[in-house]
Amino acid sequence: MLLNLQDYVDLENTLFSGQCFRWQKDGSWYLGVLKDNVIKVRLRGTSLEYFSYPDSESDLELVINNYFRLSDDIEKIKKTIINIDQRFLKIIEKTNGLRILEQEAWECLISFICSSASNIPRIAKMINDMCELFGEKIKIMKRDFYAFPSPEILSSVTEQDLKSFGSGYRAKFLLTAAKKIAKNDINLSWVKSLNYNKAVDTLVLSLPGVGYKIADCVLLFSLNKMEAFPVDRWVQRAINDLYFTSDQVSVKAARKFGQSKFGKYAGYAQQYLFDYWRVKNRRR
DNA sequence: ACCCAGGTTTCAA
DNA sequence: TTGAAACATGGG
Repeated sequence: MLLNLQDYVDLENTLFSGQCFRWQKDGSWYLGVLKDNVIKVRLRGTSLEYFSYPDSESDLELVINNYFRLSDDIEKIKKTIINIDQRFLKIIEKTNGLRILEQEAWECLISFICSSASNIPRIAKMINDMCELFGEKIKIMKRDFYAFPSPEILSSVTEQDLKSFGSGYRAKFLLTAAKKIAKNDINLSWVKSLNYNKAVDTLVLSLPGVGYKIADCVLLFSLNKMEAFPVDRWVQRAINDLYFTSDQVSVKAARKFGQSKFGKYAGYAQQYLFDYWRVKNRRR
């Protein structure tokens, strides 16, 4: 099925920019799992082409539209950010077609609890191993895919089980999160309905192992809070290089700065910065 | 052996 | 309120 694109989407930049961790490349296609469906997507001219299994393509049209946030007015977002700082002209050019996704919140939360003090390849391996161990298998064309394990499943295993895929000290945080979500102590749909500040506080206060950075990632990448400005080591460096060259900005100061500087599209500005600085300074 | 990675928690000053 | 150390793990 083909979906017309208002603005260019670069699947490579988008799906491997450290906001999601489960897509794999297969020739011109990208393979992933969404809502218990295996999805195959690629760019075809100015359209996004996709196939799904087991559900029909038309059943997943809304899911795909929402996941890739195809309604975002990218031209307006870019203009707004460049208007705030001209240097983003070059930064956005280098990260062209990078889009923010709207993922399933539960998967996003667990993924970013796994992400702490780690790196993208290792996070991806941890999460994929976790899905192979605990997720439902989906067989298609002689290949095995795995759904993301439900809160019920993850809350019913032991901390040792969760350490078996290399989560280390994060295992106890994962288990607590799974239990709270399974018991509906925290409801992520409800968090989504809160305003940004209340949503951040709710996540940080109720989930051990979740601080402002992880909360901001979950809010930006799955709960539609585009004003979130997650600050990791790369974004901290970027903010420091651009705006605080002589000092060393703290994470907290960088976050506050980013939020007030970029306003309602801070999340997009942040993602451009993250991608640009990370690629620019990548060790090889 | 040491440093670093989409951090958070704990504890001391 | 701020900063250092501990927390697990794998790659450079």
